[in-house]
Amino acid sequence: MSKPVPRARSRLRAGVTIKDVARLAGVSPMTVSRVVNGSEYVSNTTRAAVQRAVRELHYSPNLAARNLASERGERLGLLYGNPSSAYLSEFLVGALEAATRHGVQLVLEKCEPTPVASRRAVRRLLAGAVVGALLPPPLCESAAVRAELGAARLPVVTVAAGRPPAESMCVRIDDYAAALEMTRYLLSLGHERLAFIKGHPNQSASEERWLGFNAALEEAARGKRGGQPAPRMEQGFFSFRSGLDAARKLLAAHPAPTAIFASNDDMAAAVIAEAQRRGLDVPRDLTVVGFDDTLIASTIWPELTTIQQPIARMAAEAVDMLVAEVRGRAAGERPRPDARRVPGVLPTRAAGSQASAAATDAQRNGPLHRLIPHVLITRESAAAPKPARQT
Amino acid sequence: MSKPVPRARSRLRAGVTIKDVARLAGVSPMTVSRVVNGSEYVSNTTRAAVQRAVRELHYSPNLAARNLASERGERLGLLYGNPSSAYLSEFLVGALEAATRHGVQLVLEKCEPTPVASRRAVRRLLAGAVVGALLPPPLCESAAVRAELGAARLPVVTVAAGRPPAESMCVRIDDYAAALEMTRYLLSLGHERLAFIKGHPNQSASEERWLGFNAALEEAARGKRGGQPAPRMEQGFFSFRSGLDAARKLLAAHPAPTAIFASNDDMAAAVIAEAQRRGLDVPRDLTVVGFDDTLIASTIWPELTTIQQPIARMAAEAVDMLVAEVRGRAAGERPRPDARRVPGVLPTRAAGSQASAAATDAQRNGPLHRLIPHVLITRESAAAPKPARQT
DNA sequence: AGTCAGGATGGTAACGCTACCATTGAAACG
DNA sequence: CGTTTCAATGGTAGCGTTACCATCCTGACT
Repeated sequence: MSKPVPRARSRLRAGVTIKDVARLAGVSPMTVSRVVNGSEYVSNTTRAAVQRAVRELHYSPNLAARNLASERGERLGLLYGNPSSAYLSEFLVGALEAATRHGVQLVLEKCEPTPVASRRAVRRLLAGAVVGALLPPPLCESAAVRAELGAARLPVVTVAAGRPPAESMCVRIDDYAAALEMTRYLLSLGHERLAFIKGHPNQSASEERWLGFNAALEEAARGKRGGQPAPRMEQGFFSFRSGLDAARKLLAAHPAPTAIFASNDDMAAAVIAEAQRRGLDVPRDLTVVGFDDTLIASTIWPELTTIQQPIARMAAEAVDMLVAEVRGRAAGERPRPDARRVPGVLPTRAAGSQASAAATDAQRNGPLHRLIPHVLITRESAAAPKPARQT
Repeated sequence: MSKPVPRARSRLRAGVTIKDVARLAGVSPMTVSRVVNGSEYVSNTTRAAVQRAVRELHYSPNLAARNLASERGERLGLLYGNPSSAYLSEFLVGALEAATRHGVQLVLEKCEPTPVASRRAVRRLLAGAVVGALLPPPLCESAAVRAELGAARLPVVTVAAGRPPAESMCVRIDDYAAALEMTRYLLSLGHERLAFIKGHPNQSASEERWLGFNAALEEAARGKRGGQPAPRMEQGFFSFRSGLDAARKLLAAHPAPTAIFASNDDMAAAVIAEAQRRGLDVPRDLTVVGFDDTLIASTIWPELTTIQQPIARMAAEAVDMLVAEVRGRAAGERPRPDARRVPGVLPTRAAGSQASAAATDAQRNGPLHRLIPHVLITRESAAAPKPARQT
């Protein structure tokens, strides 16, 4: 029980710290911290001196120390199911960018959409001390996963669900509007026999796309007073194989459709493969359009016109929302203020680069047309700094 | 210059800390730390008590604090170029798993293989305080990128280069051996007119695969004393489009080949597409095999036999190596001891699951055969704890 | 019995940074 | 000219953990 004798310490010092910078710049560490973190209460001369010292010493702040002191560095979980790998990679790129920007860690967890698997996955996430979760498709539709996350009281951001649950945070494009526009485009090309391949029935985005497609047809029928024949439709499951089956049925019909709208690119690719096997020339004999979660498909099958989702951006946006929510909760904001939807528009690309990209593609691949659908962001209303009673 | 008066502090406390656990378990925080970190110097009874307390309080260690105290939490850079997205997503999954395991952050940086772009990318990484870099294909072949990283003295792990530079750390499969085995397999099916589509000439793996292909043919020719005709070869560039061009030329020949070995899956997919357009049935009329950086291709074109790289595992292994190197350097080991290659074998899947997976595939898709190539791990020899003069 | 090895545990001091005041000086105000 | 205001800066105390000893035992070995 006697006290140990204090000894001289000798932990090795490695990098340059904020103190070194402070000494060189002739200011206190606090001031350096303020400069580095962009506080406004620093005079211009001081700021310049500090910045010079930072450059000279190649100082860069220690992430761990910063996180510890400022109580950041949370972990976010990303539950992924079995999406197309192109989707996942883009998603990861965007999510990681945002995570790095916020100084947050990303923990991946694979999860099948069964109750048992989702319970295990959520448990693993909790064991990994994550404080929030991202839910890209197809998991965002899984009731089991959502229930499990809800029970753990983890805040969740849903990405790319066709019809996100009410009172939830989510980032998505407007599947309905996008399909509507795409179909209008097909009609504008003069097609009269359109066919549609539906997506997986468990994903609400499938239905939205189907509704958008139909809406465009009805619109056209109203204009032309009733000439348009009813469209053919086949059920698909977002897989190449299911697209192949659907394409076989559709192309065997008499008369065959002149344009096929597949609910995603994998199935669109299958349609092209089947068409070519039957000796049809795409796009001369048959126009095929897809709905894209990916970029790769448009590279591989050059003739494919497809709706593009800015997946990386959506993922980054989702991380931003989740971080804001988590930190808001930590700061004592009301756990779940009356959530409401705030639809917004995210500019996906500058119009210029968009145009030039399209031009390049068109020149390489013939007729190509890209639709840039709106992105809807649903987020909780920002809570007031102090929960005033009124409002 | 007078001293500020010390005041009572009141930072809010959020989570449960190691002290809470220590109090509940009736031990010191140090002992809890030892239990949590798996130290051996803890009695079983104490360990059990601590573990019970951990569970009871749902304690999980604060990453930032741990990193700060143990001087971990480094950032690793991942420079990615323009690989197939399927490749990237698998790579990211593996790399993130390992990064999480080591408590390390992963920073992504996109980089074109030009000198200007690579300089900028490396500079951004350095600004982000990364202490090491991962180099997946195709960037691992870029002299500009390597030079830039070398100049910054960043340790680098190369992944999946066909012929990694000497004295470097790298994780790769044996492209030569894999191509050799695959070609042997084609020959064993009785094929006599084989064709090959080369990969991008800038990637050394392309040449390795081509050499392996040829080696198998020579082997067969020796056995049969000279009957085998010279194989047809077309240059490709790993893209679907280049595979299409190559396939057109190969299939127009008389007599046409009965088997085509494409250097990657994208090109193999193109071969299948072209074959179908010509009315050939795959695999009845033509056997197509690929060499795979991806998993998706084998899902999409069911008939495709392909060599599978365990990309996620390779990425995780690369992160492990990089972390070991970085920490070794920090611990004062000699910066670059005589690096040497240590070829090793990484079991890709349990033999059982492999067999059953193959069986399932075969049953679904007809003839299918997967080759599991060896994975070579090149790593620096572990330096002695203290740099003794001799050896 | 005395000594010694080493297993088991605890105390203390960082790790590098930022939150939270305190303090200063100068401008703005009455 | 005294007072107030507020921009600018600094001091101190942690944030939660682990490294580095020191210390206490227990049992083995002289």
